[in-house]
Amino acid sequence: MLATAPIRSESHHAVYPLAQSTTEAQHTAPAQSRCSSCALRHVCLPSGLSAEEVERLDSIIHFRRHVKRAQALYRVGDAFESIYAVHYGSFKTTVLYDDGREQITGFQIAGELLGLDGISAEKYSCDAIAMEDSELCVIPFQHLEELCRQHEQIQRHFNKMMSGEIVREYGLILLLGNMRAEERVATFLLNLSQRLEARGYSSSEFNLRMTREEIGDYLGMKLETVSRTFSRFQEQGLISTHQKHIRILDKERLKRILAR
Amino acid sequence: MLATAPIRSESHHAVYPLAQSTTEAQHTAPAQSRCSSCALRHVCLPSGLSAEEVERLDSIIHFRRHVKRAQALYRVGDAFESIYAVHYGSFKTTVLYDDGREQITGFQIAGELLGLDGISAEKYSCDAIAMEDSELCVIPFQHLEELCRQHEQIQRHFNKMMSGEIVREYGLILLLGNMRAEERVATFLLNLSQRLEARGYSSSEFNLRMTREEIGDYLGMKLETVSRTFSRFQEQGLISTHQKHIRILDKERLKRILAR
DNA sequence: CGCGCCTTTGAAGGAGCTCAATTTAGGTGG
DNA sequence: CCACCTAAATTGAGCTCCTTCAAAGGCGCG
Repeated sequence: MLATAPIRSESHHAVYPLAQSTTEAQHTAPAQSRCSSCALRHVCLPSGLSAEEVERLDSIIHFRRHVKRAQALYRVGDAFESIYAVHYGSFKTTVLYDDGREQITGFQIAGELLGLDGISAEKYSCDAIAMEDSELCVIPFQHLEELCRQHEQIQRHFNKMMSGEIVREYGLILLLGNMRAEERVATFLLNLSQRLEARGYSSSEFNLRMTREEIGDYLGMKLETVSRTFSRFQEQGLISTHQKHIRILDKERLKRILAR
Repeated sequence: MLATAPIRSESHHAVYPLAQSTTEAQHTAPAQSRCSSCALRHVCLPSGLSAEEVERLDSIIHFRRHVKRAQALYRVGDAFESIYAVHYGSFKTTVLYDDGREQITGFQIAGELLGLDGISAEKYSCDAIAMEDSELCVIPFQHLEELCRQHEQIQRHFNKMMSGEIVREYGLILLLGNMRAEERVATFLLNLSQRLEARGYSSSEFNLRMTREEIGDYLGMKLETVSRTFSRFQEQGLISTHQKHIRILDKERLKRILAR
């Protein structure tokens, strides 16, 4: 059984569980549910839109697409037609540098968008790979553009999401250009914690989807350095780790690593 | 006299000249010329639009804004109302990290856009600082959105520019996360060279607007390392430098530094 | 149970940083 | 026009943080 997001806010947040996977091929199927009743509507594309506007959005989202763990949703150069919203599961987006060096530009979890990079050249400019069996809502871009022309609020909202992606990247650029290893890892943990919390999961205890190597490929450091940094945080009582299981023990002190 | 862009393509390209500056305050004035007759129209917002569409674009651009060297076009937190196109001059966009560390997220020259980061929160999320006395076309965002609702091609084009910014940042993320010093500097020089060439300037000889420190703040390295890398390239006969004057002597070998 | 993948940890090495001194260029005012 | 001043650039020497290389242990899965 695949995990679905427990978006409800309760005093006892659910722990973001471990990823699981099966081995069938990916496929596309009619969307069974709608944005208006989706648990993710407050963190996903519909957030901030009126009931009527969400209705309109619903009207252009006809399909869901399954992607199995380690398979690509799209690859560099694939023709751009749709953007995607993660319904459940998680992805990484990567750009490759000459030899084998891989830079991960982002990890996307439920409620987050994929594919905005494809608009400019009408081809995707990175690879989007599922980190676990996942499902996405398919948003045909032509239809979305049409909708934006008709609905000022949807247009405004979509522009904000695009711009938000630019600003998010500023944060990564700042991290890669200026932070030392401990700052990078602390930033990563706090950011993930905050995003999980917004989705109704515990902010202090969760399971990572990605390996140490993938964290390193995102943060611009080697997997050994990631592992050493986790160990050092653990010695200092900031976190406790058990493979992919992370518990944040002292969030304030973790934040102070940045504020120095 | 301030430099204007010699956009014409000739066999002898003009050398991107040194920056000059006066010391009066910045101000805004009615736009004297229009996109349709602007030398930059093929590299700026209007590129790829029909004559009629450029006409429409013109109809919402009423003002130019002057910004003196070292002054801010906008700062983090300023209310967002407009995006800007550089008419002449050049800018840097910077984000600050706690203490004094500064990360430059981009250098913008004539024909390039500024302010897209402000859409998401309706506040600018970086500082935009003039590197020389500059002038910008003011594009009121509400009007642009309206135009996008009426003109499919303009909408599509603007979406492409936003997405293009996302892709451009991927490039910087890749550079910061994976490249060594020599690769970073070579990438920087080749990129600038290519952008100047697209504007009708020489691709092999130009004057930098920025100090070694600013280059370092952009490339995630210290000014001394930038300087040393320039010196090494010079010893190897790849470039020649004289303060801010750069001549690229062997572009192919410079490219090969990346392709390793 | 054994194999592969992931993670952890150690030891040595190196790329880039820090600190410091010197040179150069451009701007200012006598 | 020249002396002076300041900002920018260059270069050297030593150090540091992260990488590289290597080995061993843990966990999940067939």
